[in-house]
Parts: sequence; structure tokens; C-alpha cells
Amino acid sequence: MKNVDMREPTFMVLAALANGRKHGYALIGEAGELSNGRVKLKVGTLYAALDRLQSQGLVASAGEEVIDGRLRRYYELTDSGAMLLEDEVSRLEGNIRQAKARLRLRAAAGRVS
Amino acid sequence: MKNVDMREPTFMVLAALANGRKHGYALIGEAGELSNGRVKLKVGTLYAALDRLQSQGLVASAGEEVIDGRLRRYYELTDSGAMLLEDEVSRLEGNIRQAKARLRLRAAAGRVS
DNA sequence: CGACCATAGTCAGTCTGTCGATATATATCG
DNA sequence: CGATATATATCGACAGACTGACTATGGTCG
Repeated sequence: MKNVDMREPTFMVLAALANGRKHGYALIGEAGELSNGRVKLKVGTLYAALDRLQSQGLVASAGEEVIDGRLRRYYELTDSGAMLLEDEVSRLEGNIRQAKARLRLRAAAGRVS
Repeated sequence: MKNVDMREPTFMVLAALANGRKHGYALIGEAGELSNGRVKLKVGTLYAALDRLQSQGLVASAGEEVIDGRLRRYYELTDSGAMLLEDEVSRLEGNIRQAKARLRLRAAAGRVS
């Protein structure tokens, strides 16, 4: 197992694609929803991430359509992308479990809020 | 709320300090435990993170001792460091909740796992 | 004695993601 | 018509984290 070290925007892209194919621009909105408006994906970040993830085989293109004269290029998560996302999720879960346990000890020991 | 964008080693340092002061070298071991041996902190990473976190007021030095003729320099989490770690934890929790929900849909919708 | 562990650091370099700016095209709203 | 929103995409620059290699000292083990 290699080091993943995924940043938030990248995580958002994968997560947004986890429930079905989407086109690039739509991901910007999805990332906003996923994070309660915290993360506003920038286009530069988005397409760079998409390229990178494709070259790593985590995301694949999934057809194009023309809607109202505007091109939409779709992307989907590959199986390997889904697996990576799952791994990342469990890794994070483990980390936060530990962090919370320790924070609880700290709160118990030192009171205050 | 600003963008934190913390990487794993940094997170580990904060989490390891959350339940009480520790000296630098001890953090290497702690990080290993915290992550089931996944993360092996490098000294360079460690002291760089410690410096950075101190300059951000998230970690403070907490005295020194000489044990068996060897110097130990202790560090502790500041209140503001603890708050940041809490924020980071909730942020991650939200992210993984969403990601898991979407991964579930994907599994339900389609093929294999 | 020499090797090795514990403990403290420093520093130059690398990597890589993210950002901001820029460009292009169409549809729509006022 | 011009602005704005949808949609695509590229590119250079920047910041920051991480790594690897190095130095140093005091124990301990063989």
C-alpha cells in the first residue's frame, strides 16, 4: 500500500463521482454540496485533478452529450478509483477515531472549553 | 473558516499531542501507533512540523527534562491547536459521511465490490 | 572499542497540488 | 448588444509539506 495523501479538492472529485457519472462543471456544484458550501472547486483545480486521476486510472471518461448546444463531457469513477476512495475513507476514519479519543482525554483532564 | 489543508504527518503530530505533552522523538512512536504502523514520521518532517505549528500558535513548548543524561524537550497542544484539531476532525467526518453515502449508492446501483 | 539506540536538531531540494488568469463557445436575460 | 451563466480547457507560478542526508551527544550492549 502506497502513500495516498489526498487533498480535499481531490477527495471531493472522487466522492462526487462515487454515485454516478457527472460532467466536469457539475462537479463544482457537487463539491459545494458535499461540503456544505465549504469547498468551492476552482476550474483549474478541477480539470487538473481530472487529468491526473484519469492518468492514474481512478477516473475514466464516460461519454459526451450536447445539451442545449453545449458540450458535456462525462466522467465516472473506475472500480479502482472506488476502491481507493474506500481505502482513503477507512484510513481517515481510523485517524479521526484516534484523534477524538485523545481529544476526549484532554477535555477530561483539563476541563475548560 | 479558512482552508486548513493538513497533511497526514501534521495531523498525526497534533493528534499525538492531544492527550498530553510529549517530547519530539516520542511523537515518532506515537504516530506509528495512531496509524497502526502506517505512518512512520521522519525526523525532518517532525521538527519542521513542530516549528511550523509553533509559529502558528497551535503547539507550544512545555519544558525540558534530562532523563538518563539525555535531553528531552516537551511540546504540548495549545487550546487553539486543540480547537483546530477538533475542526479538522469534524470537517473530515462530514466528508467521509458524504463519501460513504455515495459509495453505498454506487454499490447498490451496480456491480460487485 | 565500535555499533547502535535515544534524542535533539538543520537544511537544501523536490514534488505536486492548488490557484489565478486566460481563452473559447453557446444560450439566455435585460 | 453586452453581461452572465453554463461548459470546456490550459498554463505558469506559488506555497507548503515532505523527504533524505547530515551533524551531535550520551548512554548501552557485545
